Amino acid sequence: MKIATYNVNSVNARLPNLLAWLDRCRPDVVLLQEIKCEFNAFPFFDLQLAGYEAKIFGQKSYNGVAVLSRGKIEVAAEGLPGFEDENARYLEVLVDAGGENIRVASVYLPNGNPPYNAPDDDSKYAYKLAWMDAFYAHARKLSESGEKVVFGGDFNVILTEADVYNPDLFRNNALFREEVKQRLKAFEYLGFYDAFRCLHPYETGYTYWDYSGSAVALDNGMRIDYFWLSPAAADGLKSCGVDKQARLADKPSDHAPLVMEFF
DNA sequence: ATGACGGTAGCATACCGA
Repeated sequence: MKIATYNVNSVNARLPNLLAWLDRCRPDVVLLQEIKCEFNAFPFFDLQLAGYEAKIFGQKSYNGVAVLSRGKIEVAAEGLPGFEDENARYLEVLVDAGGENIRVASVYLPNGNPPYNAPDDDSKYAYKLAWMDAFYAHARKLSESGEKVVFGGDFNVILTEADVYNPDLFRNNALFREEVKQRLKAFEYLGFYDAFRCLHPYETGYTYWDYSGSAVALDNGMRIDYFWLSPAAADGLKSCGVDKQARLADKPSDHAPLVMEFF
């Protein structure tokens, strides 16, 4: 089974790239983030022609998450259970993996940095920390079930110095602050495995490069998209890699897909 | 510290992003 996660930065702006990538990569399940549209503007028909059924938790202009599947799919949760959220950032589904249901969530954590015109406004950072606390609480419940759980998405967290091209530039950034890293580590210590790092302890694994300047050419990237696997799911992990080719296409997203195979 | 660059809403420019 092949699962991918892809922050597309608008599913409609990215539709030609997305369809070409699906045709090349042929994943069974795809987690999308930043679809930036509501239900009535989502390209269900084009994706159905490509072989995918879509479940979406949409939002106009910003955020929005979805899951595409070639097989059976059923929605388990729209939004983090028990957390009042004005934004569409979490969609949990059950998908059929060879006769067995696995729980899969498309996750889009808040960025947390202040607006440029209000650099001292910490409300977005506070929202990020609250979101991560709610995510932890929900993940803890799921971790107790012993089932196969896959969290994938844009976590907006640079976990270690090895996960960014120049750590010193990001010391005070909401993606690299201590409280944020500590929260993702706490989630990890519930027993979730970082699929890419399990298989590639020394590679950079960047999944995001800024649009501006020559970030891609200089490889000024960061690893902020992850697959996290419960022990039962990690047991079958076979491969995990970044599809950088998609980031090199015309009119790309600023993220590259992360692609994982497991038994 | 600032703004590259791209997307959305909506029609000029503000907001968001990492």
